[in-house]
Amino acid sequence: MGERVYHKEAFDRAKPEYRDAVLTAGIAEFSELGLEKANINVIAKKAGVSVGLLYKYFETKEDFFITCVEEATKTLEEIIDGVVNSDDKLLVRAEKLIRAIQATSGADSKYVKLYNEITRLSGNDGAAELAAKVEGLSASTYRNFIEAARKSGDIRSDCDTAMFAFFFDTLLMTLQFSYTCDYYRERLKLFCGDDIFGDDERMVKELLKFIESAFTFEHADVKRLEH
Amino acid sequence: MGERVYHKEAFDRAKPEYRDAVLTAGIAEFSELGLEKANINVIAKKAGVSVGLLYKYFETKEDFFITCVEEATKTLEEIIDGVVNSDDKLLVRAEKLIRAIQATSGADSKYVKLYNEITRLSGNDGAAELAAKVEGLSASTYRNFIEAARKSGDIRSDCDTAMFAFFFDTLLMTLQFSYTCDYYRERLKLFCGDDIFGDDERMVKELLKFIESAFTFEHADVKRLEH
Amino acid sequence: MGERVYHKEAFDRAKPEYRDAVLTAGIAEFSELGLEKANINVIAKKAGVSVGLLYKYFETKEDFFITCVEEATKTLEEIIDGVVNSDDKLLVRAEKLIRAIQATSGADSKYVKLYNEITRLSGNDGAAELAAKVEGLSASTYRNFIEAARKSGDIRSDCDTAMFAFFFDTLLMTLQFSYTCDYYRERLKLFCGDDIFGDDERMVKELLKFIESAFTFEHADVKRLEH
Amino acid sequence: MGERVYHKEAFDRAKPEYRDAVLTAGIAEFSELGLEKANINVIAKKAGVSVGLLYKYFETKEDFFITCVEEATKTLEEIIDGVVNSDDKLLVRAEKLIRAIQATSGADSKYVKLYNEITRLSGNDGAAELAAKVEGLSASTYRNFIEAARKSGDIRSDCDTAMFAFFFDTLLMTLQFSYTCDYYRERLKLFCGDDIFGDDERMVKELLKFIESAFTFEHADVKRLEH
DNA sequence: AATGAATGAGAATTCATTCAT
DNA sequence: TATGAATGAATTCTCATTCAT
Repeated sequence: MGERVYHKEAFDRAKPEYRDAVLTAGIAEFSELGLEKANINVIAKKAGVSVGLLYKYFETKEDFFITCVEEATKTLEEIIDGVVNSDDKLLVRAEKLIRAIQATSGADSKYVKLYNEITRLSGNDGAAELAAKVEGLSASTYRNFIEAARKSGDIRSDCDTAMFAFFFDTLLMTLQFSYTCDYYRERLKLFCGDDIFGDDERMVKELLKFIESAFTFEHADVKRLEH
Repeated sequence: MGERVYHKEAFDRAKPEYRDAVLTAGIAEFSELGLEKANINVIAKKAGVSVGLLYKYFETKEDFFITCVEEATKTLEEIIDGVVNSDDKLLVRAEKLIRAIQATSGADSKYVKLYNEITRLSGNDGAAELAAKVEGLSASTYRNFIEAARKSGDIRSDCDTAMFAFFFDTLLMTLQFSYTCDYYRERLKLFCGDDIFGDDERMVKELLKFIESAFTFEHADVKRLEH
Repeated sequence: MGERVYHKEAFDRAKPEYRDAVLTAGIAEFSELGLEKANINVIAKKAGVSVGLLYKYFETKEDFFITCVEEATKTLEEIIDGVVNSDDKLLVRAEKLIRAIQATSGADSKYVKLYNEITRLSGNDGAAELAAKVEGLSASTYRNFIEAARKSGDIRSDCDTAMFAFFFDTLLMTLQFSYTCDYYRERLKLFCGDDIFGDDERMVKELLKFIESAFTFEHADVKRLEH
Repeated sequence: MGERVYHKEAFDRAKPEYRDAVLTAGIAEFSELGLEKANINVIAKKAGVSVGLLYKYFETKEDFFITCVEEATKTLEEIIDGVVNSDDKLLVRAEKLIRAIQATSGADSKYVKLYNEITRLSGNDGAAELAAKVEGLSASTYRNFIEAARKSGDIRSDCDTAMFAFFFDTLLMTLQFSYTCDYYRERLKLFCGDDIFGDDERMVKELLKFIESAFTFEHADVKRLEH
C-alpha cells in the first residue's frame, strides 16, 4: 500500500529548483491537458530542463504524472484542510471547508483539476494505490471525527459513521469539482443557474442546511414531529 | 443547446446492424480505455467494419467518442430512471434508484464508466454542450420533482429546491461511480471497508437515512427538538 | 501515337448530360487542385453522378484526368485558334492570338490551368502520348505556316522554320500561363510590375515588336544597317 | 517578401552531413515524383535519417518541399549564371546560357525538374513568395542588364526593357524545361524532330539568331529595309 | 445502366524514450 | 549531472476502387 515510489533516486537528490520547476510544469500541463494529451517534451521545455533529465528523475511518463498528482493533492489537502481547527464542530468545519473550496477555484484550480483527472484511473493505472494515498488521510480523518461527534452527542446517534463520512466527503469533493472543472461547472449551472458562481453565500447556506439536517435528526424524530 | 450533431448523415442511413456494432464496440473500448488510449483501428476491427466506414459515419475520433457517450448515457438513463414511477415519493424514488445503481455495476458498468469519462472534459472538448445533453434532463426532472414535493409539504419548506436537487443528484451520481469505476471503488472501500460491496442493504439503509433527514427537517425543528 | 484511349466504351455510350457533367466537374476540380489533390468522390458528387458510374467510364483516376485534359486542351485550342483566319499573316495572327490569350484568363482559365498541369507529367504518366495529342496539331500548323511564310518571303529566309515555330509557340504558351497560373503570374509581375495585368496593350505592342523583329531581319541586315 | 522561413531552427543547427543528406534525398525524390507522390518515409530512409528528425527540421511535408526547391533553384542559378561574366554582351551571354542549359540536362536535371514542379503552385501553396525568391534575382538582373544595353546602344532603343527581359527569360526558361522535363522534351521533339537532342549547335545557332534580331532591329528599320 | 456503401492499404505526423556527448 | 538530437513504432485519417443491389 503506497509501497512503490514513482520517482527514481535522482529525483530525491535533485536540486530543489529543478524539483520545483519540474513539478510546477508537470502539474500545470497535466492538469490542463490530462495524462495522455500532455507532452513530455513540452513540459521539459516549460520547466527549463532537458527531457533527458526528466527521464533521469522518472521511469515513465505515467510515473511522472503520478508524482505530480501526489504533489498536487498534498498541496490541495494543505490548502483545504489548513483552514479547520481540530476542535471545530461539524458545521463549523463544513462551512470553513466550503468557503475554502470556493476560494480554491482560482489560481489553485490546477490542483483540483489534477485530482479530478485521477478519478478516472483504472486498475492498471494504479488506481488503488493512488486512491489510498490521496483519499486515505481524509477518509480516516473524517471517519474518526464523525465517530467522535457521534459519541459526544453532537450528531445523531443512529448513523453508520463510516458511511456518513463518505456522504460528507462526496458532497465536498463534488463541490470542489463543481467550482473548478468544466464539465462539473456546467452541471452545477444546469441545476442552479449561472448565478450560482456569483452567489457563494447561497451555496454555503443551502449546503450547510442540507448537511445539518442529515447529521442531526434521527429517524425517531420523524415520528415525534409528525404530531 | 445540443445543436451540433456529432455524426455524419451516413450514420443515420447506416444499416442498424452496423450502427449497433459500431456503437457497441465504441462504447466497450472507450469505456475501458478512455478517449485517448482507445484505438480507432481496433474498434473498427471489433465492430467488424472498416476504418473507412467509421470515418464515413464520424468526422473525427472525438465525434465518434461523443456519439458513444450520448448513446451510453441515454441507455444508462433508461436503465436507472426506468425503475421509478412518476408518483413515487422522494424516499421511494431514492431507494429504487440506489438499488438500480447497485444492479448496474455488472454488465452495464461500461455505460457508467463512459459517463465518468466525460466528467473530465474541458471547454474545448465541448463540455458545456455535452453536460447540457447528459445532465439536462435529470437536472430539470429532479428540480421539478423536488419543488413539487416541497409545495405539497412532503419535504421541508425552507429549502432551495434547485440546490437540494443538486445535492441529491451528487450523492447518486457519485454512488454510481463508486460501484463501477476503479478509483471511486477504492475510495469507497477506504471509507467503508471492502465489505461494502457485499452488503448492499447497508448502503441503501444509510443513504436513505442521510437523505431522509436532509430533506425532512427544517431548521425550526432544531429548536423544537432542543427542548 | 495517340493509340490508347483513356476511357471505356461506356463513356462513348453515355448520355450526353452525364458526359458533360462529368467532364465539367473533372476539369474544374483537376484544374484547381491538380491530379493528385483532386478527389474522385468529390468530383462525382459535383457532377451529380455516382462514383460507380465514373468507374464505369474510366479505368482509373489517371485515365479520367487525361480525358479531362484532352477535352480541355481541345476546347482551349478552339478558343485560341478560332480567332485566326487561315490567310492571316504572321503578325496579324500573333496579335489575334495574344488578344485571345488575354481574354482567356477569366472564365476559361481552367482550361489553361489544366494545360499547365500536364506540363510536369513524366514518362510513366504518358507524357509522350499526351504531348503528341496536345501539341501535335499546333506544332505542325505553326511549322507549316511559318515555312510557307518563309517561302513567300513574308519572313526572313535564313531561319530554321521548325525552330522558329518552336520559339513562337514558346512565347505564346508561356504568355498563356502568365495570364492564368499563379506562379507564372507572379513571375510576370516581377519582371513587368503589377500594372501589366491592367495594360493589355503594352503586352500586345511589345511582344509584337519582339516577334516582328525576330522574324523579319536576317543576319545580313545587321551588316547593311551598320553603315 | 520571402519573409517566412520554411524550416525550423533545428535545421540550422543540424549537422552538415544530415542537412546535406536530407536535402539531397528530398531533391531527388521530389524532382522525380513531385510534391504529392513523394513519400516522406521513403525520403527519410534514403537520407539515412528517421522520419522524426525530418519533422524536427520541417513543420510539414510542404515546408520540406519548398526548402528543397529553394536549395535546388539556388544551385541551378549558380550553375547557370556561373558561366557568364558581368561584362558579357547580350549575345555572348545568351550563347553561354544556352550551352549551360544544354549541359545541365544530365546529372543536374533534378534541379530543373524541381523548378518545373513549382511552376504549377497556386496561391495557397505560396506561389507568390516562392516566385519572388526564385525569379526575383534573375528578373532584376535581366532587366538591369538589358536596360543598360539599351542605354549604351548595344540593343534597339525602342523597346520596353522589362518586357524584353521577360521574353528573353521566357525563351531560356522554357529551353531549360525542354532539355530536361519529359513533357517539354516531347513537345520540342514534335516541333523540331528527335534529332534536336543530338544537335546542340542547331539550337544555339537558331535561338541566337532569333534573339539577335528581336533585340537588334527597331521598327524604323523595317521601313528602311523596305526600299 | 446507376448507385453509393464499404473497403483497407497507405501516408503524414506525433511523441515517449534513448543515448552519445 | 545535464543535454537535446535522434529514433521509429504507433495512430489517425484519406481516398481510389470495388461490388452488391
